[in-house]
Amino acid sequence: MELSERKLQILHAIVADFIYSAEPVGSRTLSRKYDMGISPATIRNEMSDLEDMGYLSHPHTSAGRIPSDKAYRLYVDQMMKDYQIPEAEKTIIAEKLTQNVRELERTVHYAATLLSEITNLASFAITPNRTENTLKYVNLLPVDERTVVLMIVGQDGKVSSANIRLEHDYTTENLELMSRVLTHNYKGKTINNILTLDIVKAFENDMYAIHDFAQRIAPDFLDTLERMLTVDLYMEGLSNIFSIPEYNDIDKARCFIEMVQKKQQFTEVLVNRENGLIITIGSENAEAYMKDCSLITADYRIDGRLVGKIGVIGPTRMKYGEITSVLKYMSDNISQTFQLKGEKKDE
Amino acid sequence: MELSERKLQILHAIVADFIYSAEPVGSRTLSRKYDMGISPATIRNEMSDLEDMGYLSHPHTSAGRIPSDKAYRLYVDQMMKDYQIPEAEKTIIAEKLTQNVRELERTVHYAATLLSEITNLASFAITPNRTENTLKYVNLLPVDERTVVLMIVGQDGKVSSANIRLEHDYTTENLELMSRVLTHNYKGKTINNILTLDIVKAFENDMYAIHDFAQRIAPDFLDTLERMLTVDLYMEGLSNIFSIPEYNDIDKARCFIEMVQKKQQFTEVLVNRENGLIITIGSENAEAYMKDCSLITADYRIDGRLVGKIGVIGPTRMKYGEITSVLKYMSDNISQTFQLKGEKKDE
DNA sequence: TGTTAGCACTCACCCATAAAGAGTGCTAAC
DNA sequence: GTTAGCACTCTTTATGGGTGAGTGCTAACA
Repeated sequence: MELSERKLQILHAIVADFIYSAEPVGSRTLSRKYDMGISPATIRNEMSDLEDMGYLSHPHTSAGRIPSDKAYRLYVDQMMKDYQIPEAEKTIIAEKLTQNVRELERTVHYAATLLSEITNLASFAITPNRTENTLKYVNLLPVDERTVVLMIVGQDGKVSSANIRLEHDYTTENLELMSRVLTHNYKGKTINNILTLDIVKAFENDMYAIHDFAQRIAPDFLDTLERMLTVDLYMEGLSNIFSIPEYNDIDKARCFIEMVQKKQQFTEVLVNRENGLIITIGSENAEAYMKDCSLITADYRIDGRLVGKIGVIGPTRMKYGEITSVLKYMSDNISQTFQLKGEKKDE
Repeated sequence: MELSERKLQILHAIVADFIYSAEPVGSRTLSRKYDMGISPATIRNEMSDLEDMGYLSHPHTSAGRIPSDKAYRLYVDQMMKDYQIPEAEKTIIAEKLTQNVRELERTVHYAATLLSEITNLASFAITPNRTENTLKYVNLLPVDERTVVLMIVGQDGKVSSANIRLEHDYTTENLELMSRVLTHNYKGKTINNILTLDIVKAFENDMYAIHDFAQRIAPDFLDTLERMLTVDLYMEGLSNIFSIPEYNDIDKARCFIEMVQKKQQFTEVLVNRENGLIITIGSENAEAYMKDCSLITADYRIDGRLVGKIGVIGPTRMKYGEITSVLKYMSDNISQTFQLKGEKKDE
């Protein structure tokens, strides 16, 4: 059954009203607030139809209607008006995001903070997965008699390091030789690729001269490489959710906090999520514990390739229009900032 | 006025009971539960005295007594029994903390997680402030035509790095020269010390040959040094607080989450806090927003010098005995792990 | 003089009941 | 097809009584 123009209009009004008020919307309120030339009774009939079609639901007999996930989906896809971010706000975002572009991690973390401040929701960001990044250098540096620092630098400038405590003394020559051999052997290979190799075996073959030393370094080398792939999760504005009526119930609030505090689980959800501006509403989320939430994510790119994500999480009733605009603007800004790399420094 | 033996006994019973039940303790309950050979009426008289002395308070006329901060202080100082950590738990802690000792950050973060699991409270840990750490190397490595990686290694193996985007091309010779000059000039100086110097000026004087290049690197050098001093804060078990009756009130929970989410503020409190096993109870906390909380912290040491902290935060009603024991055991474990450095690797 | 029993009193909490208010669903009339 | 009217439902808020745990005071007791 197709939705009539009037049904759409009513549904739009209900969703829009509910997003702001968080109160079930009644027919009387609707006809009073939005002058659409029909009586409450007519609206009631239409509402009843919309309920049958799965767009609305009833908390109880004598309450107004609230939109279902399906209604939000329709709203997001077809009815939502484009939100124009005020120029002043745009300027602030752009300035704050570009004034300190040295470190991707810091910029992204800061973006998450900014996002939570603007949207008054809990926000998050993850750094890109660098599996396709290639190795540029390996360095072993002496620290004290029994300690060395292992340092791996990627093609994109990402650095991963580890302290290694050795059982026996080493010589500076050994370190230098190792650094050179390792760099020579793995330079240009992707991190992911190197991780699939049998490093311990390779170390034995390539460096028989410093055999037992190499063997001792091997696990740390793998560990350090693996940590180059670590996706960092930044979570901000957690306490914002307490201002949201949906979380006035202590149990709901608890569930929410527990959900987002399981960082590993949450990171995985984000990593596996499609790229682009993605909105998942309530039951559209595959994860059972997110059935009451909506998640909006956008991606940002570095040099047009490596992809990280930034987004917000909150109740299904959220200001989809405003949030998507802000999110898109911010992610574009980050991408632009990190695309200029090597071409122009500032301005 | 001195507290009689009997008063102490009664106070102890009230505090111990309240810590477990979270319910105001009445005279009748007390005389029934703890057989101390006196009638409820007598207990009432004593309680009344204790209230006058500031050890107890009354939520309302017809409720039992609850301990004041002063009572908790007395309890912690004089009455609390030593809690014996079960051997099984000790083993678990020791094993889990020592099985992956490569990275201080990771060990400390993991310790915080473990602590929150054991105590069922919110826990935290900060890494040491490395102001007294000395510089060991500076390295500038080429990444692409206009990007270099600046890397600073400290005496303790801590690494701090930054991506630097240059406006003009550079030569590998320039990078190597700069690395050597910088290392030569600052090696052995404390990070704190270097930060007080006028680096831009020094760069101009020492490296007139590569003057404008040096000038461009200077701010990044300072920034990277500064980040060597960053104290990381790890916060775990946040959602545990929802199981605590004190935070059943949504506003209380909100305040708590807001408090600990202000990471910078919270880190500062921890950094400025005295070393050792420190317990601050409610109003003993200098910060107004912590007046309803107790904070227990212990420090851990690296190589006997650099000091980080680990601890828990929760309502004033907490199991001081158990928690201090566990906390002490864990912090000692971390210190030991990082003291063996250079002497023994495993075992 | 310290201890105890007794008793009136105070609250918080629970429960039932009542009234108000918002909103629905249905019916009949326009 | 639209609307007015009305009975009905259900939440919310207020009210009041009953119960139980606990106090504070007084008077009697050892």
